[in-house]
Amino acid sequence: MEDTKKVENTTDITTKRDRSYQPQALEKKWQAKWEADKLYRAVIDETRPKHYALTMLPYPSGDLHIGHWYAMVPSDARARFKRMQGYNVMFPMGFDAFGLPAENAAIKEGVHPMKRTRENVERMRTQLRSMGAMFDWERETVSSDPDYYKWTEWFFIQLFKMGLAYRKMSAVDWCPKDNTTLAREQVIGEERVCERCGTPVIKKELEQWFFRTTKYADELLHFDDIDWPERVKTLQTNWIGRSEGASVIFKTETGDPIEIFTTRPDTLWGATFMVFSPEHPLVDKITTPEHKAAVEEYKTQAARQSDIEREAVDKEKTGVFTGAYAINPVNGERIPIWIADYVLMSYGTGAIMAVPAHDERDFAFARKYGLTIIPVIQPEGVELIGETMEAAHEHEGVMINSGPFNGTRATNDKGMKNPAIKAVVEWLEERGIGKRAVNYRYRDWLISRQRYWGAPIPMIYCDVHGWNPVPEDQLPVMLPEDVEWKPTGESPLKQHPTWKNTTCPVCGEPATRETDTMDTFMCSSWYHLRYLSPHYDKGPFDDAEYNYWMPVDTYTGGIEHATMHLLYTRFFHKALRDAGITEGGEPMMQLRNQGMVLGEDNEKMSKSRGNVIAPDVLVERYGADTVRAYLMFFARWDMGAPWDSQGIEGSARWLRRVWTLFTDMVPAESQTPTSEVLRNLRRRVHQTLRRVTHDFENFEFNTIISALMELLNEMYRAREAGAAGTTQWEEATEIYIKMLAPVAPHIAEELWTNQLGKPYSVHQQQWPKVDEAAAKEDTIELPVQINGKVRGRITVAADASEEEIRSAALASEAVKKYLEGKEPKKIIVANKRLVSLVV
RNA sequence: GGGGCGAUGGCGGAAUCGGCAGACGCAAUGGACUUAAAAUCCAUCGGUGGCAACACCGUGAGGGUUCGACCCCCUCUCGCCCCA
Repeated sequence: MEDTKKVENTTDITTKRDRSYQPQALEKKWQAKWEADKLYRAVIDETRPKHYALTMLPYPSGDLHIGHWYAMVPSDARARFKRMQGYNVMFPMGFDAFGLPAENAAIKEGVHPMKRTRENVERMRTQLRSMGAMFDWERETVSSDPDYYKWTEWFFIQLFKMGLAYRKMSAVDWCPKDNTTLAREQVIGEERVCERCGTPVIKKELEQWFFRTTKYADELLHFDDIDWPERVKTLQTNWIGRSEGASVIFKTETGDPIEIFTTRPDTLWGATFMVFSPEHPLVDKITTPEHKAAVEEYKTQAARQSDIEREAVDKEKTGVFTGAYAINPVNGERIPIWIADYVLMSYGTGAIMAVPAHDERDFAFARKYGLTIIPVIQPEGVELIGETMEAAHEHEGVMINSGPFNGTRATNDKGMKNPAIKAVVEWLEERGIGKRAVNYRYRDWLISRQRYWGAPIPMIYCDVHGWNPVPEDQLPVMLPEDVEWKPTGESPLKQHPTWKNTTCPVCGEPATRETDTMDTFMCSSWYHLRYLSPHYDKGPFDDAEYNYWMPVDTYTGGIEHATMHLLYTRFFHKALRDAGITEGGEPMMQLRNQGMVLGEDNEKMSKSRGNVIAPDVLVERYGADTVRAYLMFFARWDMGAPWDSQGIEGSARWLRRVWTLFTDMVPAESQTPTSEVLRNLRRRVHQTLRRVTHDFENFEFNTIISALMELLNEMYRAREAGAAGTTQWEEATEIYIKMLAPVAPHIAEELWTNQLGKPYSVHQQQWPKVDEAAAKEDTIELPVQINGKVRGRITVAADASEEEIRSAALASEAVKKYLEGKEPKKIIVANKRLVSLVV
């Protein structure tokens, strides 16, 4: 029997009659109370399982963008859900405060970057608070604070001590406008422009600090222990670009060794010429006098081009002959050495063996300059002839013209899985001509920036003792405030009259500080560790906090960081693990990426396009809860979508309807509900709870909101049918508010605490459990298909057997009509979903 | 050139395992309430035909597998993103 007894009202609903939903006032009220009560303070509690939810920290540009809200709000809602599930949740927030934009703004407006950053952080902190997120502000960190960058410097020293930081001269990408070097990934597009300002990038030779990220290349390719999107794993894998092959030593006729890397050692006998990068160190030495002028001219024009232009497969191949020859070590053939811009100094060894018969670019080059083409892999059923081939044959076949290997099968497999490659590599190794080798596209991480607004590199140069780290008890190396940060082409710290002067930590004699600062990706590689104990001064973090909270359980943020921040932070963690500072192989166990909110014109939001949506304005108009709900509802979170300023009305309407349902007086002469109504209400409540729980787990935020909207509609109908005041109604309202709490924390708190009169705070309640019996359907309706078209439907008990469903279907009107007395050829009862008949 | 993601009503999207396509919401249209507006409520809302019951078509295009395909396979088109 259903219990239809009305429960007593604990609140005087008549006084609430005229209260309309005024989100702005109640949101401010609850935010203040939560803060006063330290409701979101996350402290170690060994009695509860921990959950470290992390969302990427913003750069303090000075204005919180709708994109920030889009990234953070669902992350916050999920963190709140986890908390209600019984986890001890830490959800911290901070600012990635060093970097070019502050310095550029400072240059433009004459405001000190430190002052500007401080103001921006202040402003954004206020904006972030209006979101009503469960950030634990006591864990806030700002990467430009000395007690943060002290440890950034300290980490640099640890990496230096491990031999992972080193100096080298290299041609770096240089932005002439920002006067700084750029990492490879900060140079954008085919035009090769600066990520920050759009200025075309030029090359410049400088001695700089690098981190040996390549040492971890292989380990970074392993993702077995982490739940990261396939997309990110693929991006990182391609970025690292591991290829197996062989390193082979050719020699010039005069005896200089030339090391080359090839992924196709099985085609060595087809190497009919060599190509050097124009920057290859041997070029000047080997070029014969009669070719000098042409080579010099070619080098000059190549230097003007970008690597990307030079490497494009569809680009017209150019090159010049040096006049020199090399000896192919496998067959003693004398082959010409050319230089061409499609060979890059930055990949492999800067020299290649050219096998025109089996490489597309070599083929184009050979045809253009009339060089010999000798096929060495014969595909089945075709005879390749060098003079008449129309394209390079890059696939499987049988080795020919290859001395001892004629007849060996070459498959399409890469590396040592290919029997031809394996056989040749072993042969090379026996003869000492070459060896198995692995090459990576991945480069070491260039850390140095010739800028002011970054963490100083804590290194000292002494003429006698070279480079040594600043003693750890002297950290941090503080950024001087009185600096001319305006660009001069040199690092601003170098221009400072006294800052760089210090003494050598080894001999105490006068010495010079490193005046470059660190790439800001260094700061963001470890911020998740500083959140553990932002005020700790005996180390970068407190071990007790580390042991409890780490690793990060869920990490959310944009996919644009796939090959930058997300790879750097993995490298960093592995390096620190090897230094005994951290534990485990990975810092972040689960990663999820949100999509992008575009402007209403379907274009990327930007000030210049005038399509920027400001969250502050929306909050003022609709309240934070509505903005939160809409951001979760209006698109698939991982896809993103263009903004629709009319669509938010729907979310506003939903919350107003929630408010009305919970605050309206129940109609005086309401009817007594039937047990059917109450049974149905419970079923819908528990079905919705099951769905919402599932969707929170799986980051499917948009369907959470639609499920809650549907249940609200159902509750209105149930109330109409007299359900209000029953125990079932009581349960429904309680579960509804709990499900609402992570999405719209303010209205949920108000309704929970002040309307339902339940104990504060709703955010400390347990997530309800699904009553499976209540959620179960009594009867199910199945469509009946005849020859693939739905012709009718039958209603059967939910636990009906397949046989019962079959007879019910055969007895139905529709089936009788279509069968016209004949026997069906086939009857399929599909998993209690549908009946399909073939006649 | 390589890799990835995607394409469902006017729009955003839903469809959990191959099983009723279009949930939920926006916009639109008609109506109720109102001096009026806002808010709210009710109804209609993929296309074609039909008074209607209903029939046929319909998830970028073409083909395939299957009793059954938005979903799996093949070919293609377009769009976006990342990389070179």
